[in-house]
Amino acid sequence: MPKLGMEPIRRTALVEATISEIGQRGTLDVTVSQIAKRAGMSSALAHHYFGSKEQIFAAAMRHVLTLYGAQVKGALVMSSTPRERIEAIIRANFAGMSFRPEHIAAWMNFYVQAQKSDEAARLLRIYQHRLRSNLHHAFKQIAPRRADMMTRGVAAMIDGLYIRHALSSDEPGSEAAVGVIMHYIDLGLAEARSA
Amino acid sequence: MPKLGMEPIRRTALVEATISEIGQRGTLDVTVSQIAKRAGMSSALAHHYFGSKEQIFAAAMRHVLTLYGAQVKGALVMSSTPRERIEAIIRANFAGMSFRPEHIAAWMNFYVQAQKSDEAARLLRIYQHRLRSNLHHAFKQIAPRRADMMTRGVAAMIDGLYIRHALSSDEPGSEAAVGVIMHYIDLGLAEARSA
Amino acid sequence: MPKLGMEPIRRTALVEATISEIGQRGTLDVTVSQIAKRAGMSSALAHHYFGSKEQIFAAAMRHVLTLYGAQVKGALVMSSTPRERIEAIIRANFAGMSFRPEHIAAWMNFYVQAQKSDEAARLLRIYQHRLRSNLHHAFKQIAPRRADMMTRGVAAMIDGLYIRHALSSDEPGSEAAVGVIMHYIDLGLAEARSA
Amino acid sequence: MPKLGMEPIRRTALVEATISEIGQRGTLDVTVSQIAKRAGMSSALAHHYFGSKEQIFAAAMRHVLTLYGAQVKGALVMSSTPRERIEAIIRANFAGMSFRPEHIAAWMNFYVQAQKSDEAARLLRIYQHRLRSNLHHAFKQIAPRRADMMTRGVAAMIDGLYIRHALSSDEPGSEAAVGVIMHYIDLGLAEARSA
DNA sequence: AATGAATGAGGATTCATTCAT
DNA sequence: GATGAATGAATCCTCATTCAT
Repeated sequence: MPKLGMEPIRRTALVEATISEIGQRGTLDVTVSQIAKRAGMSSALAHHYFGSKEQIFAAAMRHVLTLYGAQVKGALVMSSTPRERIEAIIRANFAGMSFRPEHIAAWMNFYVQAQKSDEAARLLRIYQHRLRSNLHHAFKQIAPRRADMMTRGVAAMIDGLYIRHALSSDEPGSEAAVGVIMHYIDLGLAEARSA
Repeated sequence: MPKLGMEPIRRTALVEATISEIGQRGTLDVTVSQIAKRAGMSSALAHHYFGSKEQIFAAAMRHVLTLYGAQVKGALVMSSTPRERIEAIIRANFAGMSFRPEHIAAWMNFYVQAQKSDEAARLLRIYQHRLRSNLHHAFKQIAPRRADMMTRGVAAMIDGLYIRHALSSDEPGSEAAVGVIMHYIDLGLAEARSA
Repeated sequence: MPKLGMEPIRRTALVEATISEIGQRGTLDVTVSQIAKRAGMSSALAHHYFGSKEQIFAAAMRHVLTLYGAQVKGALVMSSTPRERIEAIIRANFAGMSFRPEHIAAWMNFYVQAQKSDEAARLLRIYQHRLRSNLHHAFKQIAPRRADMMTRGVAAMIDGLYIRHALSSDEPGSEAAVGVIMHYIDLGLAEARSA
Repeated sequence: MPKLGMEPIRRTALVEATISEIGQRGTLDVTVSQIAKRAGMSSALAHHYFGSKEQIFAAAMRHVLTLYGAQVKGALVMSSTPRERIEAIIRANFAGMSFRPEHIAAWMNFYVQAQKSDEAARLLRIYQHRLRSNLHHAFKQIAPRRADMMTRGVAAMIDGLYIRHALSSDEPGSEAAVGVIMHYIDLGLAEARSA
């Protein structure tokens, strides 16, 4: 009997290598060979397991989104009030794995790839929909008249700060980002209460 | 008899072709030949004038930023109060050339390229600095204690909304984007007044 | 307890899979994996039994020739006069397995392979020699002066009609092919009698 | 001004190199690099002019068919009676360029390729139709009742002898091939006269 | 006996870039 | 000033083949 069960190991290794490689180089202009080498195998094997470069990328993107989703889900468990839920969502975006430079870079590149690849666009839409849906649900409860607007504003702010972080090293860190957004949210909530 | 003064004409044509091509294809994966063809010349000539593909891209990026800067400047001329100035800056981002699909796509791709190219990163920093500086100056006058925070928040929101627009066709248009941001700003200004 | 006597079973399966695969795809551009898959085993096993792709092909070719030879032999049993023997040989070419599309395609490809592979060339020469020898022997008895010429002509006609059949679906079938050749033969025999 | 007019030269060189290379190697398994090298240029240039390997092959096939057609046409000019026309067609198949080993090998491979490539199949059909049509027209005049049968028989014999020639060096040459076919034809004509 | 795992050696194709005219 | 011509260096992908189990 041959060596067995390598497939999941190899696939995982390739996915992680893809993210690292994109993160380190700062481009989607990464070759299958580079990825495979980093994952400790030949490029032929990478093709054997994924079929094509595009599918390797898709898997990597799915992986990033899965991690992100898990992080959000985890954060939501701990929160009870709507405001806490909103904060949890925001913190999930700026904490842990998702905020590591490699992930940010990979993320940004996926953003761009979404302009070409249908699969990438689909995955991105899922992420956006989930984010908006979560935020909107919470805002509906505590700032009903501005729920749409605040949802849009917060989502945009998250993306904007996330991206800024990728570009300038002098950008304030995670805490500051959360602070800016929470300030905005609290202004919105105050308005709702006073209305 | 050699044609005189072809250089600026050719350079301009190439720069505009670059933006159009990136916009239409939705990638930086654009070949020099494609650009040159769209600009009505041979790829050899493109190299003759710019030396390398990277320099063509840099010039295109400079062009986009110049247009953007002009638009902001123009908008500022008409505004007198700090709030008007802030609104002018925001509207400049979501109006005219800068908000045309091609420019958005080109812009996003430049964003990504900034992770590799020093020149691109430099140009992007200039844009960001100018934007922040303008905003900050205005906020300092009408919401001094929150100036930093509001600047960061507004800048992020602009970028976030801008990018979202590039990805989903169902994203609300220019007016809605301005509305979301202005709502945020007015919340901030109200807070400043009440403090 | 190892399975005993698997070797002949596997070899046969591979040989038949080879013919089917070539026939279906219409090329010798068939991979070992495709063949092995169709034969219900791994490509590694195929190599284990045959050593190399070329040897798989050679075995397949031998198989086709063996079948063909058997068919001719069978047909000859029933014939007594020289003319009957000639007709039997011809009918054997256009009947049964040998005239099934897969076999025709495989055959044609072997023909081509004979230009590269010594083994293939050798096998093809055997086929040709046997065919000619059979025909010549019969013609010698009933059209002695034209035996060489008729042998050559009939052999060529067989090959030509066989190949034509592979290429155009509107080509008349087996019966018509035999009819054309027999007409030629009868003309030749008539000439011999009248001389 | 650049060097001009290389395109036709390069295209011709590539087409001829393709035929030679296929002829020499005896396969369609010829790489673009091999062809390009033989034609004295880089493989990149070959792609520049033809776009793809398949198009190089198609051009080569067209070339072979064109030469063949020219040869037939030339031969027909000299012939007045139907029998002369038939002989001219046959001789054209076994004379000159068309009967050179390289051309035969290339031809055979195209035959096989016709099983996959639509373009190849189309070209081959054209050849076959032309050949049959020419023969049939002539037979109609001098052996009307057997025109169909003789056309089929002669066409098959031509192909068969042609191919045989490619495979065995001891195969009799051009003259003998023509002799075999003409014998068949004369038998048919005699039958027609006596009927 | 049998196979999943693994890879080296290509092969088609693309492209930025250079050059001769 | 301008361009067709030309290529070297990649890049993705395939496949026969080998190996460890």
